[in-house]
Amino acid sequence: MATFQSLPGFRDFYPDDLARRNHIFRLWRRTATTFGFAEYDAPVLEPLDLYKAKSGEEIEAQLFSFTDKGGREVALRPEMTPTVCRLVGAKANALKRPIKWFSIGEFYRYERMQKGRGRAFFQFNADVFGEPGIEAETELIGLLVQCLCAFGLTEEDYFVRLSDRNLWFYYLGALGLDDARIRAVLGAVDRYEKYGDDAFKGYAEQFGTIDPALKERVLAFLQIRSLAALEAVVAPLQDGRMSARLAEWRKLLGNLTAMGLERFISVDLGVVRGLAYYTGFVFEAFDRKGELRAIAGGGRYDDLVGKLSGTQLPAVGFAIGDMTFALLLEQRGLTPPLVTAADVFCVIGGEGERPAALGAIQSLRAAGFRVEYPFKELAFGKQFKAASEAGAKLAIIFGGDELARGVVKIRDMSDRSEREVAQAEVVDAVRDALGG
RNA sequence: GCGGCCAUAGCUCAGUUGGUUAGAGCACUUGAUUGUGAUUCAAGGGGUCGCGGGUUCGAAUCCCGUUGGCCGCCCCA
Repeated sequence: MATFQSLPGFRDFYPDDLARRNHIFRLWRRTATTFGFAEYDAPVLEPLDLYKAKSGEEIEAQLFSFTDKGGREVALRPEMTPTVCRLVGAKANALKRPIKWFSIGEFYRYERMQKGRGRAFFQFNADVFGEPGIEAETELIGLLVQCLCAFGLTEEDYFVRLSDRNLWFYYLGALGLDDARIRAVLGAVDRYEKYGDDAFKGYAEQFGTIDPALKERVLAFLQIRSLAALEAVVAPLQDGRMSARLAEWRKLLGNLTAMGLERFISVDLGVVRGLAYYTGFVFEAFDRKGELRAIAGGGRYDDLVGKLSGTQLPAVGFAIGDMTFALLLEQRGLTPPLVTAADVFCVIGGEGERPAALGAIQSLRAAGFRVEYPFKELAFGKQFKAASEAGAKLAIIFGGDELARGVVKIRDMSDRSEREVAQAEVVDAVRDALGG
């Protein structure tokens, strides 16, 4: 007999696991709703070209892709952004602005597993479409922070690094670099934290060893960690585009400060978020201890909706992955205790009393109470123990003596007090006792 | 795709230089208890020792392969 197990990188969710996952989703969903974001969903399977169009041919190696029975090249979605761009682009003219949407879904990437990374994982995605100004960034960074704080995480636990790809382009352009060189330098910036000077190897292979003076200025720029430091570097250049950009920075940081979020935000030009389609501000959330991979990441992508749907629409978005996030909660002891307590446990004297109990159980459940009872005949002692283990607040005793008088006993499990109630009034009595 | 470490009950693990029927704790089921929740005690179920092959009189133990897991590299939308 062959035995089966889940595919590598895929997880089973037993009830305890699913309870934890649902708790996370519940708080994300509630938080997004309070920010006025509307939830959407879309197919898990998409045309392969949707991802090739966004990320190039190489992406296919990272996808669960195949040819379906109709000969279509398809792929399980590795991320939500192309899909949501398709949705929004198709109805852009009919949607009220700003468009604020979120989703929680499962994604699939054909990759090697690692801590905080599997082949199937969930992401919370939130995007704002149709808003070219920093109001969109304000809204999303505010949402990101609240999506983490809702679980009890504080500025001691994580922070959000805020950077700006536009500023990098303007700065490197002002230093005389062409577009290809700028991208190579940004690649080095992205890797600098991990590899130090070796990060510039890629640049050297393409364009020769980087000019030491240029490298100095790049390193100085990527080490900027405050608005004041940024202003000190940018102001002397007297570059119109950079000055305008700096004004945007002041507005955005002003907004975030007004929201009381400055303690979570760290100006950090060392973040550029890979190659990608980002066109302005980018941000990533990390644990303060620096032990985990990024918890969340996002930024502005003003060209992507147009590229994928033909309708130009500015956009900002971010995603939180469930795996690293769950690790962080666990590390900080913020995994919630599982609360699966019953409201009522019915103690049944014997098979003769069972019909009366079943009738009451059905009525109580119909009234919305969570009711448990033993399937098989059990001694009273066992039943009270079971009631206690079920976390029941009340026990209702269907005993022969009581039923003969048309009553049942309701026992408060916390103080062990008991009182008798007419059988016909059980639902009202429970509602009264539980305040429901 | 590459490298390192690991794999014994549902979970955490023990298992002698290779030696007879593979163990413990926790968890689970049942009983002590025929109308009241604790503690305790007793019993029970559950393993082809990840899988396949090899060496050997004999393998959980040694060797090879394979699958899966953890960690790192590449990548990270």
